[in-house]
Amino acid sequence: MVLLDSMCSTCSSLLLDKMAPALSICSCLFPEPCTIGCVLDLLPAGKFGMVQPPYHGLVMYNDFTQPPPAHKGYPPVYTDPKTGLPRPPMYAAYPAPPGQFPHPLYSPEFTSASWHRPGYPLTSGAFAGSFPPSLSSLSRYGPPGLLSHPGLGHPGIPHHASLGAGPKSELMSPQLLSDSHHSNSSGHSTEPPQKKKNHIKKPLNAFMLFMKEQRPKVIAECTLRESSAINQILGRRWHALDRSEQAKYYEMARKEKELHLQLYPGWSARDNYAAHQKKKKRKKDGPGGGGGSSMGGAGMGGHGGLSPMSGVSGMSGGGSMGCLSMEPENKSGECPNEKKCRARYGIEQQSRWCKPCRSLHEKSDQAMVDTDQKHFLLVKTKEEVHPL
DNA sequence: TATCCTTTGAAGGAA
DNA sequence: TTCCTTCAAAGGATA
Repeated sequence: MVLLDSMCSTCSSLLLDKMAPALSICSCLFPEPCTIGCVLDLLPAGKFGMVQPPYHGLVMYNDFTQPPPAHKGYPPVYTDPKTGLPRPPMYAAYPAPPGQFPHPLYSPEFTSASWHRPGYPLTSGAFAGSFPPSLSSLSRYGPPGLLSHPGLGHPGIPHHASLGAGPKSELMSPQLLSDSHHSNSSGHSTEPPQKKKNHIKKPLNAFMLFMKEQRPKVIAECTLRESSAINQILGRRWHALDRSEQAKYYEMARKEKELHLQLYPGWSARDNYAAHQKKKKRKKDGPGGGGGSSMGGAGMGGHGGLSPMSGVSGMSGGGSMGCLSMEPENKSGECPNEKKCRARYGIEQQSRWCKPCRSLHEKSDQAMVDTDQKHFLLVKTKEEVHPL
C-alpha cells in the first residue's frame, strides 16, 4: 500500500507520494474521512485484482492514456462491510477515452502548488465594469442564459429566494410571498405559513451557488447523504477549481446580489439576524471552555479555522490553517494581541508573525509531518508484512 | 422539534 | 481598518 501523487476524484485530496500508480482505492467514502489525502492500495504494475479490506472505496484507474486493462479482476468488486453483499464501485472513474480526464480536477495542470494557492482574490467588485450598471430590465428568472455558464445546467436559474430551492427554502419573492397562502392552501407547499413571513434570505454567494450545483453530483458519485461530509468534499473541490472556474460563480453571485438588491432594496443582512436569534444555542467552544469567541463558532475569520474536522480532514486546508495561538492547550503561545497573525499577514510573511504564532505554526507543521511519517511507517510496515 | 454539523463568502457591527 | 459573528444551502444526526 502506498500513497500516490494523485488526487481523489471524490474528495479532491491530494495524495502524497509518487509511485506510478496503476490502480488506486480511495478511502474517502469510509466512515473515517481522509486524513492525509487518500489511502490507496497499489497493486503490482500491470496487475489488477482485489484490494484488501478495509478499503472498499472508489476505484480510480490512474493512467487515462491507456485503455482499461483486460483483466477479470478489474474493476474489482467490493463487499459491503455492512451487508456482506458485493457492491459496485461508487464512482465511475474508470478510464476515460485517451486524452480525456474524467474529472476536471484530474488534469495535468493541477499540481500541489495550485492546491495551495491562496483563496480567490476577487472581491464582489472584481467584476465591476463587466456588466451594465442596471439590470432593472432583467426578469428574476431570465432571460434564459443570464445566469448560465457552461458548467451550470440551469440557465436563468430561478432565484433560490424566490422559488424555494429545497426543504429549507423559505424566502419568497414579494409576489410569491403574497401568494404563499394560496399555495399553502392548495397543498403546494408544506411549509408552515408563519415560517415564510417576511423572511428574505441572503443572496447566495459564489460558494453557495457552487455547492448548489455540485451537491447532486457529489451525492451521485459518493452515495453520501450527510451534508457535513458532502460540504467538506465541496469545499475541497472549490479550492481545487481553476480561478476561471471560480470566477463564473463569483460572477453569478454578483448578479444574484444585484437582483436581490433590486427586489429588496431596503433589505439588510442584519434583518435576518434577529429572525434566527433562537438558533445557535452555543457554537462549541474550545475544550478549554469559555475560551472566548475567538475560538468558538465561526471564529478564525469565520472559516477554515480549527474546525472539529480540521484534525481529520488533513490536507483540506484544515491542519495548520488559522491562528493556532488560540489552541487552549497552548500556555506560552497565546497570541498577545489576539490578532491572528496568519490571517493577518498570510503564510508568506511569517517573519511578521508574533513569536507565539510562529512557533505554534512550526509545531503544527511538525505535527503534520509526524502524522505523515507515522502513516508512511505504517504503510511501509504493511508492505513488509505483505510484500507486493 | 430545533439545532448541530460542515463548507466559503458576504455583510454588518464592534473594537 | 481589522476582526468577529451570523447567515446563506443541505440533510442526516443528535439533544
